[in-house]
Amino acid sequence: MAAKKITSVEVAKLAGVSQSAVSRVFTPGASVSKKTKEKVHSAAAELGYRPNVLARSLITGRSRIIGLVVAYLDNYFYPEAVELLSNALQKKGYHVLVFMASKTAGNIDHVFEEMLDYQVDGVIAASVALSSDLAARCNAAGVPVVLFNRAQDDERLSAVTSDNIDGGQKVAKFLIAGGHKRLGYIAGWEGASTQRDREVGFIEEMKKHGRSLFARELGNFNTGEARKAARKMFTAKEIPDAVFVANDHMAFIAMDVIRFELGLKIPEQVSVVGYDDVPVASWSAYDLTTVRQAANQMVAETVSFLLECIEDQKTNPRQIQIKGPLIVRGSAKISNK
Amino acid sequence: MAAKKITSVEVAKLAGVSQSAVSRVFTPGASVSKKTKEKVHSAAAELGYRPNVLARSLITGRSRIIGLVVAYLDNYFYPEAVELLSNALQKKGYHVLVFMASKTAGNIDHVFEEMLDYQVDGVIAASVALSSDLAARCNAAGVPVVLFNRAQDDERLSAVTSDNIDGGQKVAKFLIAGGHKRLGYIAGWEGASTQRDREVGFIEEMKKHGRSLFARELGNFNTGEARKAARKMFTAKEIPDAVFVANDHMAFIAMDVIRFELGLKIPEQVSVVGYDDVPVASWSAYDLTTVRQAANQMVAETVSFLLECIEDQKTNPRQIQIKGPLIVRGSAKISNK
DNA sequence: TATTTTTTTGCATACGATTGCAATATCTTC
DNA sequence: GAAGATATTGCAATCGTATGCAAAAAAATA
Repeated sequence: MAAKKITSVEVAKLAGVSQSAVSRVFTPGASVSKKTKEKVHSAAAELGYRPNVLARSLITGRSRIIGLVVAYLDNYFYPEAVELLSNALQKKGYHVLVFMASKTAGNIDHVFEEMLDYQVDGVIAASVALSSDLAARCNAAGVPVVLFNRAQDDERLSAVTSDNIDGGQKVAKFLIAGGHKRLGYIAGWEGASTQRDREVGFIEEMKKHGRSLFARELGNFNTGEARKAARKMFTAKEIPDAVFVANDHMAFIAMDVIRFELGLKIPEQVSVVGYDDVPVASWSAYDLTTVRQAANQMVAETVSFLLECIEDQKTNPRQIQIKGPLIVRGSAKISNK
Repeated sequence: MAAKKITSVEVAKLAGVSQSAVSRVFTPGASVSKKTKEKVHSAAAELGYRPNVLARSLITGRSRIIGLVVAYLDNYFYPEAVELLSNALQKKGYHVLVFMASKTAGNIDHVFEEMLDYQVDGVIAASVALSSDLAARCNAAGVPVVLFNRAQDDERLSAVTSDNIDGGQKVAKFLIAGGHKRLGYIAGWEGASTQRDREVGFIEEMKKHGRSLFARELGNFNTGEARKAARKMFTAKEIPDAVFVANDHMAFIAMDVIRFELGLKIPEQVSVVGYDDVPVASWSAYDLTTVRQAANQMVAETVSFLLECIEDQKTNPRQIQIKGPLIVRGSAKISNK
């Protein structure tokens, strides 16, 4: 039962060639004659041999493993992203080693240590903040890091995000055009660039139209707090006639509170707009107007940039922003007629 | 910039001991004196040394990597499971290498080859069917496999699932007690044990009460087909007054069709029951009555059993089933009053 | 203190591959 | 067919760590 491991040595013996020959057959672009290639291939097939990726990585210095740090998967934008990322990398011969950076699992530093222990070729950090010390450490180790759906002020950190300012502006423009008078905002976690930029865009655009925020609450990208925020905002003496919620996940919670707890009509009495366009947003029960984050495009950029960094260590950091359209659905009034 | 790698040799030199000593300091349970332990630790800290997991795995034969095969993440039961799995394994010093077995990414066999290339210590296959050939191959390689949320008829395959028959029975009992007369079922993909067992339990229990299925459609665990199935079932001459849908994801779709396309009232005209109890089920807009799959418990069992197999290769395969409660919410009538 | 027992330590090898180098084989070309 | 150019091949070192073994050091016993 204790299956004998098949190594290149066994294959070499069976094929009647040297071990190096075997290695070369499995190394793209190495110099081998057609004849030995055939001998080795058939010997390998007979024994069921496949090169040991780990042993290979020890000497090449490349593990073909990408570390993916994720804080949580309950915002449904992330599962989608993880699936796309994993697929895209798989297609390029890389694989994703998952590291959860949840509250329970210790701090980020520790998670990064572990990743480096595995000799990852690169890191994708989704919704996670990096201390500059940590960034330096990765840099020193020659491991490129790309932030996904989060940017930081540090110019030396690469990041792929949607154009959150643009998105916020689009929402403001849309709500104002729809004739809404009292615009509210339910904010995400204030430490997140996504939150900040969405709000900045929203407010800036309002200002251009001579408007200012009517109400603001903090939802922290978190179910419980979002619920409280919505309750507070919509049980006040005067309530907004439209609310922009910093992501879809919180927007769904807000809609539940508005409709089912408070009995208000959406969009007749309150328009709701979210951000992300996760699949649930298109489901009829919510039918949420929202800014689309083009996950596939964000992933494509992330992967191609990260691989570029891995190939060429001298690649300069880059901040990539991807514009997304406002997807208009039933949760928001279009005209004030 | 091309950061020099710190190896145990450097640390040994600085600490004034042999390389083996360094190794032993980082090997739990090895024989080292307090004194050298201290010297090595401080030298390691000074240089920022951490053992190379890959090099270690080459010699120990254990990579501390668990391969996770997932077909899709759009059923929100899986992201939850992935998060829990990853956290649980992380706590045990293992990490999850993700392999998507999507339609696009080639066939399962290929995915398994890749996993074995990475010398994974074990495999968790979520919602994926294994050919017996493949199972044999893993077995031969000494890599234990646990199916997650899928069982197969092969006794030699270990699997952790919820008790789907029991769940199906609970639903039937509940709907019948609620006074429903015409019970419909929207099935999942027929190749899946989850689908089959849920239906078996449902029908068996109905039979006990002298009932039989009023309508059945095939949703295939898939958004588009589920939508068609619901349309067909609820535009017939006579429609069911209750429908059990094989998972929550399809149940949401069905509810959307029933309420928003067809204008029927839930639960007054139609009761809907799902299976999984994903987070969205508790959201007011759906408020779905459903059978809970205790993801955390399923994960705990999966992890502890898999690790047991890894520690002791002689562990016998086991099929673990976990009962879950019916969570009663507003999508189904309780009494017929 | 001498002797035995137990702990620590370093040496050297192994894990399974890649790769530079020199040697050999094959192919051109005249 | 000989000489030169080119393509293949095997040898041996290497990647970073673990570990069996024998030697050295420390602890325990008499």
